[in-house]
Amino acid sequence: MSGGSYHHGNLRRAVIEAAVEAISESGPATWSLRELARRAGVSHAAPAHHFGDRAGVLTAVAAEGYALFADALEAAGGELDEVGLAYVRFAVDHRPYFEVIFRPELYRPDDPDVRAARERASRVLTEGVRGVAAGRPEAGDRTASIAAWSIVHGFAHLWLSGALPADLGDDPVAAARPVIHRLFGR
Amino acid sequence: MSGGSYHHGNLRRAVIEAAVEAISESGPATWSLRELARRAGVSHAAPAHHFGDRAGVLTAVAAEGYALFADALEAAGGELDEVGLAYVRFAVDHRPYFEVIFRPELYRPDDPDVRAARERASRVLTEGVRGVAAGRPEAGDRTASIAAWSIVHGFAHLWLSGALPADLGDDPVAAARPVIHRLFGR
DNA sequence: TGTACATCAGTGAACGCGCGTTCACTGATGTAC
DNA sequence: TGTACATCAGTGAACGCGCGTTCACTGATGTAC
Repeated sequence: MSGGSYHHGNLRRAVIEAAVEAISESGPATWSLRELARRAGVSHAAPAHHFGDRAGVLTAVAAEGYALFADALEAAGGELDEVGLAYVRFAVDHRPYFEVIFRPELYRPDDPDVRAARERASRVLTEGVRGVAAGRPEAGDRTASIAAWSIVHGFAHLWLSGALPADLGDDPVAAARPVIHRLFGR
Repeated sequence: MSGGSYHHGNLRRAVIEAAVEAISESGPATWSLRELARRAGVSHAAPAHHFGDRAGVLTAVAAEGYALFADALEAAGGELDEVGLAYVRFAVDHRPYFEVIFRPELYRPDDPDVRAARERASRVLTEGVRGVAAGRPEAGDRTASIAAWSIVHGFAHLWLSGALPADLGDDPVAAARPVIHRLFGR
């Protein structure tokens, strides 16, 4: 996140925002650096100057996305249900970021900013589960953690892909609540 | 699936196989029709002749993928655990098909072949859940069905994206078993 | 405070390349007689 | 059975276009004195 203000506006920001916009319209794989330049209103060579290539742009998007994701999960308060619902809400409300994050072949997952934010996000998930699993000593933390992560991730991904039945309504967070409860009791 | 044998080999098949190969190497979005032609050893205009555009190729891949998916789920025998494990196994063993299937924006989801195979696959899932939910009348079929689908889908997707901890081992089906059991009791 | 100079973010013309598309063609297959 | 013709899957040259990359440049900012 080493952005800054440059001699002709904040070009780095403008390109990232153009990328998020393009991703939300047609996914993380269908645009070119030149198209981002056009969207951001800068010269076509500028994105390459800052980011090198598409993977460079997507690495910046992933780092920002993971940070926003970790913020959203932390803000949910630690209660497992709420963390799970925040997970679903983030996927739906910040779809372009969510889509990029889970396609590490598109960016550089070893980037330090990406790495730090990813670890922060997964810490929240693991700790949320620990609280619930404490009341059910028979099941390991590990299994409970992966089950919880799987169910919210699967729900979010199925929702985004349009695979779930239409009569679930149009509020994914409300629809996710009983599904999550089904996993850990009430 | 209206394929056939043409006057110079089975070009339609060859292009689909080239597409699956390309997708398994670098995802469903990074190749061109000309690249498929090169892989299949046919003239560069041939894929367009048969499929029109990339979405046409991906529609054929999705139709074939859904059919294979439905076959795999049906072959699991109807027992929920086994259907769930077959779901995970399919995702891992037929990754290119699985990846395409759940990105309907890449193909034409209204295609009759796609539609038929998709409905067949989701019928197996729903019926698998009905058997288990019968013993737990307090929870609706609907919620149980979506919970089961979510947990196996989430596990499979997280596994494929490399997000799960490395020390789960290298057998996704074995790793999925306790996670699925966690949802519906032993 | 004012002048000179170095730095470097951002520009824009030019390049070679792979793309999808068009279109006249080729040649194997199937049918008519 | 043999000849003539229609069909159409597949070819390959040619096209215009958008792409990433290169490179000499411009001009604002920051520092030296």
